[in-house]
Amino acid sequence: MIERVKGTRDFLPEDMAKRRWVFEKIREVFEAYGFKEILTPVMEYTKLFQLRSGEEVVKQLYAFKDKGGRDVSLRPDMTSSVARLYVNSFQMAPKPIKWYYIANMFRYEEPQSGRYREFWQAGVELIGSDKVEADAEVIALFVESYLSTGLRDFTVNIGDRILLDEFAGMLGVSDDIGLMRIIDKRDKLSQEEFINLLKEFGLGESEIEKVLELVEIKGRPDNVLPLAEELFKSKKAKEEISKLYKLTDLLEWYGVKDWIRIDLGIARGFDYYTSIVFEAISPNELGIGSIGGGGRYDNLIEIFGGKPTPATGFAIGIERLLPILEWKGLIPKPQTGPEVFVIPLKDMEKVAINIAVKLRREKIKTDIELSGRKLGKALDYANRVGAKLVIIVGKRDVERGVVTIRDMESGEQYNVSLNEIVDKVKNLLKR
RNA sequence: GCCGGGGUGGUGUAGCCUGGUUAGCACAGGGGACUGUGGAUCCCCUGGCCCGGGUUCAAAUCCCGGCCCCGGCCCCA
Repeated sequence: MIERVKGTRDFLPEDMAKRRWVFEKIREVFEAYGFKEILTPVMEYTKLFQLRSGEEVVKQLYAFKDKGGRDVSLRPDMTSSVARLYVNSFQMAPKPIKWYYIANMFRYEEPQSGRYREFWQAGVELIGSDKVEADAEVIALFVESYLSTGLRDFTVNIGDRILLDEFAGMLGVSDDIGLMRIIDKRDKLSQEEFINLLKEFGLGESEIEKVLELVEIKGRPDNVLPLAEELFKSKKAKEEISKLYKLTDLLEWYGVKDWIRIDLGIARGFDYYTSIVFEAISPNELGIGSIGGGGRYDNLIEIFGGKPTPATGFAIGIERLLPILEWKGLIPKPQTGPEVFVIPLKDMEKVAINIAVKLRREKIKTDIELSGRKLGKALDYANRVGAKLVIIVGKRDVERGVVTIRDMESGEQYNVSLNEIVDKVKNLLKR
């Protein structure tokens, strides 16, 4: 037997109904915020992604040679393709450019809970503004996207790469990424383990003190931004902190400040982020961490051969969000069965088809008995697949100009004349 | 990439440790009892040991490799 390719999944009708529900909620908000949908090819030249050297995703590329000998890779995220598209054709377009996408991504990793080799992201990119107003717009949309799915129990935690760099500088640490990795782990460790790790990294007493101070800068903006002002002395850091003040002020006016937390320990894995970074967390017992993330990447477009252009964006991981929504019971149970099931009895096939077509033209989900089951079995089947109504088309009725409509839930039956079927069905379906 | 645990009809499982009946059961699916009324009963049928190699008189069972699934590390969505 041929198995599925590792880390990929088949989506069945019920899965698709749930996924579509979530995508539609998110899409509506993206559109309301004035973002326009794009889609780029699922593969790019491998060297496009390799421009982001040093990043983990480059090691995880789903890469291969095509028949023409081209080195190509399936996209590990959308940002590279969007930046390429921008550099190719949109450098002269009016700014900012606001694009969104809902698409599948591929990373060659070992699958585990909440992680697949093919996964889907819904995300946005806002290109051409370095203003904190752009960050606010994007982060507000990020929050609103989750809210649109009915999720309330989550936070969007905001960090800042510039402050982390400044911090590493303050400590005289050259391996700032190494330091960030350790800082990133602090929640999984005890205070003691965390300190030991920092010692192993080569920090002295006073530096460790500072790190502990930094990781305390975590909570509601109003509470923790003053702490950041105390910790950081440099002009560059002060400027960045005032940006964070402005950002949270704007987010209050967007009406989403309740979900915002500052957490200066956030690094995020992508090296292309340059200043404000953020991720969404929703507490759960499913072992799912971040349910989405993003940030500002002001030099990626230049790396891809464009004029230096600031940009910011985020991606929501559907494989992370969906289980949480299901776990919280926020996804409406999809209706998988037909609304109406038409059963023709002996010699009544043509009349039945005629009825089914009329209902289908009204966009009523209608199935018709196709395998010649007898009435008893056909009703059995209708019941199994969850049909709401059954229309029995029998000679005896039709000769009197009627059919029998049976409500499968209540068991009630109605004799309905042939030209009133559509109305009666709509009525019974409460449409 | 590394480390654990797994893989028996469509689904859920028994059998595996300790090799030896025709691989058992339940549900689902198809047909019939039943030529116009289901969620009930009875009967019949379809259909399986992930793939390949090895050990053996004999492999679902033991060994090796591959594929896939579940979970952890790393990393991330």
